[in-house]
Amino acid sequence: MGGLPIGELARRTGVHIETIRYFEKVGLLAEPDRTEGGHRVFTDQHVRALSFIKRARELGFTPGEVRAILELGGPEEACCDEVREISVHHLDQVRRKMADLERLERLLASTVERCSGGHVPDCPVIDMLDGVVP
Amino acid sequence: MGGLPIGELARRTGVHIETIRYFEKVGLLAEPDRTEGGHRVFTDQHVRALSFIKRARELGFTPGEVRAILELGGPEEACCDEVREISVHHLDQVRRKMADLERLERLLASTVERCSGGHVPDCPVIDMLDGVVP
DNA sequence: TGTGCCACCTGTAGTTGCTACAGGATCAAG
DNA sequence: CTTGATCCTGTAGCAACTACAGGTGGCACA
Repeated sequence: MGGLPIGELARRTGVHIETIRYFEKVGLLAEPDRTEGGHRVFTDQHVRALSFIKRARELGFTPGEVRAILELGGPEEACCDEVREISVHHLDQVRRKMADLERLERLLASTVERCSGGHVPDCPVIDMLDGVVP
Repeated sequence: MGGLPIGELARRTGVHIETIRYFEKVGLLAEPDRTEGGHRVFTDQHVRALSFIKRARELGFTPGEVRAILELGGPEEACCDEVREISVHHLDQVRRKMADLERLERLLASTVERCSGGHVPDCPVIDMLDGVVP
């Protein structure tokens, strides 16, 4: 109800105090009011916004993307259209990364499987890393 | 045949000059001989080692993992056993990351699909980011 | 032998996204 | 009014490079 100090915000959202201040500094989180003595006083809005930021980051959205969404007015009033576009773009990159990893996985898996595990001079894993194989 | 200057090594391996020096500094690449004037003189061994490092990095091995392999004696004489272990561990992490991305992909895809793209107040994408949905 | 110029040298600072102090002020409880 | 937890700013550190700045070295060509 009343304002929260930064430690409480940190506890509620699971975001480090320093990270909160960092988010504020780089413009991801709105500057809160201060007490006479200069301590930050956060509101429930901040809790919500910070949770949003955290979640978006966990989902792999870059800080830039998060900022873009927040600049549309934040979760409260963002234009669905543009948020959608950002998400689609993000999804695209996720799929690309998945494809990369899949290729890598196949290579690694098949190579490791071929490896006898002994002290032989020609190890398939080494060969792979060495570029002899693929 | 004779030694290569750093620029030539960079050209052959596709690794930036600064990065080569960085690799040397952090102990990934062996220190080369120098000319009277202090210029680095690289050998074919270096070309091979650097290519190896580059490739391993491209395959997602961390610098630490690369160093671990190189400390086993490099591609020349590494013990297959331990290299295999590192690779298996790496493969494990790749699979974990893939699983993460897959979950994310499903969530993003289904959410974006549900999104009408208009200016509606309750956008599924926003909801997802907001944590309302999952 | 000179001279021009590119390549090379070291060292420092920037990048991104935080995290971790140091040294000091403030708040709230007793 | 004192104590101790919390908060403040500012700076420095991390990884893993990248990018200068300012100063030499090497070597072809005249």
